[in-house]
Amino acid sequence: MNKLQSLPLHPADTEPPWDNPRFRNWVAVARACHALERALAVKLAPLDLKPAQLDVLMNLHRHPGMSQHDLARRLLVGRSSITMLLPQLERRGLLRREGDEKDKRILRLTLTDEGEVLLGEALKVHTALIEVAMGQSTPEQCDMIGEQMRKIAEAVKTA
Amino acid sequence: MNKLQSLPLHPADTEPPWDNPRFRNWVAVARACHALERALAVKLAPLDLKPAQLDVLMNLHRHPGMSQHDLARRLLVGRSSITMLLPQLERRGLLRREGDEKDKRILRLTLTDEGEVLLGEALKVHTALIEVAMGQSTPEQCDMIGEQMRKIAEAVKTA
DNA sequence: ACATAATAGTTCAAGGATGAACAAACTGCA
DNA sequence: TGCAGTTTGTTCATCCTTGAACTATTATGT
Repeated sequence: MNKLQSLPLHPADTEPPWDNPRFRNWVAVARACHALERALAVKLAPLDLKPAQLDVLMNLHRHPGMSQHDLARRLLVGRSSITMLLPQLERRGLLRREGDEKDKRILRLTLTDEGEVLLGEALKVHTALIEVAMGQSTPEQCDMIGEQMRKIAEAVKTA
Repeated sequence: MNKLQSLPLHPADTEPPWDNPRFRNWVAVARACHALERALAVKLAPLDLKPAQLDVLMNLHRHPGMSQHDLARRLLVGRSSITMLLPQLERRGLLRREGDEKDKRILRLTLTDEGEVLLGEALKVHTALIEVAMGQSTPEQCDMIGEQMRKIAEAVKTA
């Protein structure tokens, strides 16, 4: 076996990555994500909600009183994206923006009751899709996937 | 143990999904994907390439002679996205569009030599990032993740 | 052959995402 | 206090993405 010839120290530098298991498997992750995101957009359309807006509602439900800056960091988007995103939801009466008492720069965000209701409807759709997806795996596999993905998010953030 | 009380037939219908392992773990998948995509965009900028364009080059390398319609289906985007995406790459001399002999509607796509070279550079960047990400897992975990994700992409496509 | 349907690709207008530049507000230190 | 530096949020110009409507070409059914 002349494996050593074809396995230099850093194969990725010169060899095509198609046979690299890590590469192939990550591509599968990306494709699955993309597919589910598209499907979610379709199923969310009747509620007049987009995936990005649902992310906002979800985060505000779990962390009421967040600032826009904190929200942007959690969603991995720029601050200006939040600025463009929120007025639509505020006009629909789904959330409130209230100035912080101590720091007048900060706007504290909270869901209204209507926001909570709509979030509940949207979560039914989202959860149903996720059940279809993660239902393909055993509970053990599912937990392992989540665990690895949390590590990946950390590792990539600093890379 | 009163598990049965808290596990109705369809918990997702009424209960908040935050404690649902499938939900939590999928959210982790989505976050990891988003994080890696953002990081890839940054690292690809010096090559004047965006992730979507890299996807095009990758698919044309592996499936030369594809039609635009086939490419759109593989990338999970609309046909018009392809129409808007290709002229930039064609002007940069990275790919060719040649009409099919038998079916004059179809444009067959192939990478030029320059396209192959740029793809090679971009793949180094992409592979390095993926190594950081999937290097968090053992080879067995990595393969399992890929396997599950391929199932998910199939399941969601038909859902 | 002819009409009808289906398919490949393009155009276009609308909306989303992004980062640089900016104003307002806070912090800290002299 | 006063003044530089930081942080928060907004504005704006730009680019990307998308679906509907359109043209050209091919397939189908009679």
